[in-house]
Amino acid sequence: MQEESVLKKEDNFSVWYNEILKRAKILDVRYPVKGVYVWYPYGLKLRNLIYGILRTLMDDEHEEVLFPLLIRRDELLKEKEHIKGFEEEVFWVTHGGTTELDVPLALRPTSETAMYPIFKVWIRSHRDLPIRVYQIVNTFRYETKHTRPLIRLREITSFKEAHTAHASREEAETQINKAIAIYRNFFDQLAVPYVITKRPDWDKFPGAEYTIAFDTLMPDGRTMQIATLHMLGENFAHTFDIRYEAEDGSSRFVNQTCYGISERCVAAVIAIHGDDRGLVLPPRVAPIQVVIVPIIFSSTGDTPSEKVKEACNAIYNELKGAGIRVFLDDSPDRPGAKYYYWEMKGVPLRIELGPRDLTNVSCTFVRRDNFAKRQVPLNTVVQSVNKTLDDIQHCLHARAMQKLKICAINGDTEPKDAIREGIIALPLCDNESCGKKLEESIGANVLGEVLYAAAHRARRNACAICAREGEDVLVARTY
RNA sequence: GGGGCAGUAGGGUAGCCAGGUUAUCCUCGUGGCUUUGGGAGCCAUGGACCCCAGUUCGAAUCUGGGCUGCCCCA
Repeated sequence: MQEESVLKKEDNFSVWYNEILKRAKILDVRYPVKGVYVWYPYGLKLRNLIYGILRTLMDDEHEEVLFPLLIRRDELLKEKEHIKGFEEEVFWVTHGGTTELDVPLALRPTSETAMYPIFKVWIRSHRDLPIRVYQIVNTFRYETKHTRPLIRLREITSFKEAHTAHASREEAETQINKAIAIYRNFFDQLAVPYVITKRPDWDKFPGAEYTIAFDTLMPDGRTMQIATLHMLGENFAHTFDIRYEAEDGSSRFVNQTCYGISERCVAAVIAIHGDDRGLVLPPRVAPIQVVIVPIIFSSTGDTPSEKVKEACNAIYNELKGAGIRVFLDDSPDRPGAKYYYWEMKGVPLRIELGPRDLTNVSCTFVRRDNFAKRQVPLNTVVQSVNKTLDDIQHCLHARAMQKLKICAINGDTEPKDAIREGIIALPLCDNESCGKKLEESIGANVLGEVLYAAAHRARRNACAICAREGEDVLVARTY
């Protein structure tokens, strides 16, 4: 039914990652265009469950919109800082059939320049504010570096981008904080640990006043950016002339924010929880939360096979009725083959039921996270499943949190060594040249000043480069 | 950004250096019979040399280009 060998995640994470995407049928990488991939049904179900959580969180205070994929060249080029950051990465549509277009059209690398000209017409008075919208769309970037499924793509298929406009700067700041809370809630539900930092000035979003980012730690010791939030201030409002009439009749520019999450969140779930046997999915997002494997003997004298099937069907219907995503695997394969298969797929809980269980009026639970086995009476299956799934969700989160450690550098540790293990913290002043020097000397990137990092308290101390006063920043090798 | 390696059935591979009959093995698909508490067995059967040029009597194999993928380092 499947390949024989286990995969060593620790030995070579890159190879493990590619193999898992293939074997667990998340993404098909055989599409013959560089940097774009095909979602398999199972992968898409996982994606949709993850984005369902995000959608629910966003819908509280945002409204969903849908803007076009194509952006006029002149509008894309309007914001000078913005386009400088993207111009080498834009895909252009230059022809309609054989006719060259008068105005070339860009495939959106992100949607500021698609949305903001329309914001200008939508917003007239303070009563039109705030605007809080989001969309989940594909975006295109001509990546020249090594592309990677879900992580570095030429077509990002699942970019959730939110854009807000406010009457005051304070309100925009408040919105950033609300968005941080939403994202924290989101990643907590995925059991994905993270640090939050304010990116250094030289690494902020092009056109933004400042950028705040979420990073998670991948198994190879590198960090991956999984969410960003940008304070745009009035920068884009000036470029696109987005003004409103205030209560006192004056005309003022809006203050804007935008923040986004891509399918890297799916990559994080896969990379962080998976093991040598395959995916390990948090119950909250597992397309199949429980798989039932009947153990059938056709030759047993008493032929209890019908009874086994009946019992399995009964459990199946009960669980389904309770809203649990359950699958009954009554295929003709042998039980062992099914175990390996569903473990690869990351199903959090397996229920085995055979003649031996039937005589005890029970079934056997096997957890995907720790392989613990136990007998459960048939009349308590639903509540036991709910309780076990909750427990698995929490255990996965706790286990992942433990792996995200931050090494606070003091006199005893050499940054160059510590950086190989993961994230380090050390004091740095806010001088750009110091930051660049530090990055070069240890071969890593400054993530930024610490806004949140579990179990780490930011210190004030002498800058690691120039010895002027500085504050802890997080540093890591990045994706 | 720099360097290396690779592309042969759905997946993984041998063959390539040294060109030559029907392209190896495992897995897989299909039909059948017997099976089922950790990857079942037997029988029958199906399926491949990335693309474009070049060299040659003859190319999976040699040469050039393209496309795609992977690994390592910065």
